[in-house]
Amino acid sequence: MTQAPQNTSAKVMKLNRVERNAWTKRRIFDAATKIVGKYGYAEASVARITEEAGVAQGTFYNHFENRQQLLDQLLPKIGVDMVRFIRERTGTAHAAKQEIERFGAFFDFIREVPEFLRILNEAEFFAATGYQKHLDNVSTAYVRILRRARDAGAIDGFSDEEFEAIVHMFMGARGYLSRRYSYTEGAVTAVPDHVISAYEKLITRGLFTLPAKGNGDDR
Amino acid sequence: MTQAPQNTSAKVMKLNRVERNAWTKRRIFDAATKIVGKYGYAEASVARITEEAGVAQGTFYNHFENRQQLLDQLLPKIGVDMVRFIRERTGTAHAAKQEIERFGAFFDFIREVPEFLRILNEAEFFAATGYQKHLDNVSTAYVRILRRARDAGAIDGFSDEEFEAIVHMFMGARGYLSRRYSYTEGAVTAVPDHVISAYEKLITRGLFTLPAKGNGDDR
Amino acid sequence: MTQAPQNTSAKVMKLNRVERNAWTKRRIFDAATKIVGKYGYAEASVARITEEAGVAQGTFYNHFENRQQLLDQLLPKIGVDMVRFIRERTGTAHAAKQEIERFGAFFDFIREVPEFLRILNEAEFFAATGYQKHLDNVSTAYVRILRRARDAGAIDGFSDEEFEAIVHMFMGARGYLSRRYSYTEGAVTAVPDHVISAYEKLITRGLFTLPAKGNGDDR
Amino acid sequence: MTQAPQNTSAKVMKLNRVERNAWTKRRIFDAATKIVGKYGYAEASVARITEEAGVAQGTFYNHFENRQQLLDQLLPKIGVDMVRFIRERTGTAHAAKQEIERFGAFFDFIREVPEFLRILNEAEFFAATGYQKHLDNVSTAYVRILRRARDAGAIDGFSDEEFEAIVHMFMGARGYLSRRYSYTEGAVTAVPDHVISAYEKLITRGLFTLPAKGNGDDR
DNA sequence: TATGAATGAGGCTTCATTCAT
DNA sequence: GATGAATGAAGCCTCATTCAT
Repeated sequence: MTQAPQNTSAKVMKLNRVERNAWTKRRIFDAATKIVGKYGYAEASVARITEEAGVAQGTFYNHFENRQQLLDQLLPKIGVDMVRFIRERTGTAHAAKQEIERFGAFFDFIREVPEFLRILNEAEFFAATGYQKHLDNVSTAYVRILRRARDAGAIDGFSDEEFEAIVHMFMGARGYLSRRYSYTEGAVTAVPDHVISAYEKLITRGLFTLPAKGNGDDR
Repeated sequence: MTQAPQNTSAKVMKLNRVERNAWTKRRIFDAATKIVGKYGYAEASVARITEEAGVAQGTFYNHFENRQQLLDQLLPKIGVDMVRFIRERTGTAHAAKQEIERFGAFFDFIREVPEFLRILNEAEFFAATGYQKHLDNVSTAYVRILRRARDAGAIDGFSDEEFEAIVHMFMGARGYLSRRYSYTEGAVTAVPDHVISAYEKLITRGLFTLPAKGNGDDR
Repeated sequence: MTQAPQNTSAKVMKLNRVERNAWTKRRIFDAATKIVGKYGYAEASVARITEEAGVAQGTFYNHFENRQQLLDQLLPKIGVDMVRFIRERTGTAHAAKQEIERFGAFFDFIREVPEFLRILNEAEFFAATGYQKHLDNVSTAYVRILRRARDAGAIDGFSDEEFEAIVHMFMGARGYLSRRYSYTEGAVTAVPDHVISAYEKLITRGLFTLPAKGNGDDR
Repeated sequence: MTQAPQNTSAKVMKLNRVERNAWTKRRIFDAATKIVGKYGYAEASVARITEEAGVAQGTFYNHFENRQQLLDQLLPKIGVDMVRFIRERTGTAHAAKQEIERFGAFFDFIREVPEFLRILNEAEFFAATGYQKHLDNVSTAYVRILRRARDAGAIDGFSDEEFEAIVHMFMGARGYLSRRYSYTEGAVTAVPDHVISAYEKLITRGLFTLPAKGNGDDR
């Protein structure tokens, strides 16, 4: 999990040159995470990031090729944390139940790493490369999960292509829900229960009750 | 529907002062729509917009307080067009079928007004005010639709609060799907059939087949 | 001839918009001439130029695409002045005498426009485009002059290609001589007479006295 | 002649401390020669030079006071090579012939050491001190040669001061000619014959044929 | 002596906004 | 109301030089 740097200086910690170097890079990276999470990519100027990191602007370029290159690393790095976080919280119960667990874990992760939300959502426009990378990561893994569920008989009647579409619906849903429900007065909060229950109902029995017998009305 | 300005100058059209004024404002607005749709908010500088509109930079500030104020109007305005477009294409069939029609109509609208996609997706970060306004518009209307479907017996077992959550899932799904499937080599294209079918299945019967009888496995 | 701007403000001069615009551009151009002449291209930052011109840095970009574009215009512009200056000082005497006049006029011009020397000499490296343009201008005109002298019988035994080489020798000679003899304690001064006389002898009778009869020693 | 460093490391060569030190300095120096010759002084950053030399940036400052100090040594050092090179190729024939030999040898040297051209030509502006030093070296030696030719009766009617002027003309001529004729598609090439012949004619019989008898045409 | 990260001044350019005409 | 030049803050990045290890 991405951690804030300990409030201890490199000197006090008696690091050697290599460690010192890594430590500085990490500080810049963490500062960027913080700034982007708080103000968004657009406001994450090199000046602001380095100030937050407590280093000179020039130092930035000793560790990253340019501003964009750093920004592009932000999402994939945290994204990996997210995937791991969610996996750790997914049990071995029935597939539908697991999906609910994943859904809930996503919102838990957001509370754990509040920066994630903004870093994820803005990435499409400000860090396209990193965004694509993240999306591929997640959707591939997600489709695999669904496929296994189908193999196990927990899902029926969906093709692989449809899985991909479903996965995008799920990801999109999470994004919108988190923006709508995870913020309360500036703080990141838990999602209300009715969001969870709505999701659960949707994925287990759908939204609509169809008429008793399919009449000729349907396509 | 947002229209491109006619290729006729105000002088030729013999407009009076008030009309002339409105006409200029409209040209700037349409130019902004075009520019943002094509290059995104970040690239939509006042210089670029006014150039596209064929007026001087200073003129911009005779019609809009500042750049942001114009950008904030973009999405709500075009969003109203979208809602109307979709309503016009929704029949009187069974509620589930109507939802599929709405879903399809959304992607049709995107092809009709290609600028919409980018204006919508980026708005959250570049035109937060307008984005919120649009979201409220759409979700209110959407919830009302679902409520009516429930009243008509086409939906069962969802509370009003859950409807709101569902609506956000739907909106988010559309956003992600459009970004994933509506672009092909720069052009805006129709969404593949399997996306439609996946959505249809999801909302009518859910994703997962539950075990025959709920055993003690559940928490 | 490039002139320093009058010490009168645009306001006092009651210029209209177009004149005002041209006046500002001119002020920037003249400031650049002055700065480059005094400190060289490398030190001619936009900040320095605009400060000298008394305008804001941003104003620079209302009149020139970028720094380089302005620098590239410097030499050709002054170069034209130089050619005119020299032509005006060339009489109708014998061709050899005219060449001496041109030679002298070159050094006179340098005193008239002290910035020229540095602008010319550094241009090759800092304003390659402008330099090439200037060189072509001058060498074409110069070759034409020599050709006419040959047609008039004042030169004999040189081919067109050789003329081009000769012209480059002459231009190079002037450059080196000016750097060596035109500066005295920071000020630009007249070239000593012996420079003129040496040049005159060189071009009229060559440097070396050949042995009475060409013996077999020659290739 | 400036040589590329042997591809053998100091360790392999088992050098002692002093030798090792000199060896490192030499590597930096040679790297600078190469970089400046290829990219020019302006692009010859300390970072680039040390990278080429295979040492750390800090090492640079153990051997040279600062960047400029190194740059200032470049031309004088290589200039000495040039003088030696030319002297070795100058025979004992008639003075005029010797001068042609020197002229040709200059262009031969440029092909032998392609870096020289750029180092020489840019030095005036980027390494003024070194340039002045080089100029003094060369012109002093050159004037001495001419004086001897005069003593030997091969030159007549030129004063010492005029010699100095002549020498500057010759140096300038070479500079311009080399820039004009020594480059062909990026590579350094031989100068065309007509350049040599034009020079030969100029210095042996001058450019202009004077009217049979000096008539009253002169002012 | 060698290293290479850290520094911070300074360079170029963009752009929203103002204001005199 | 329309114009468009002027403004100046702010952004990204480079680079010579220093210094602790």
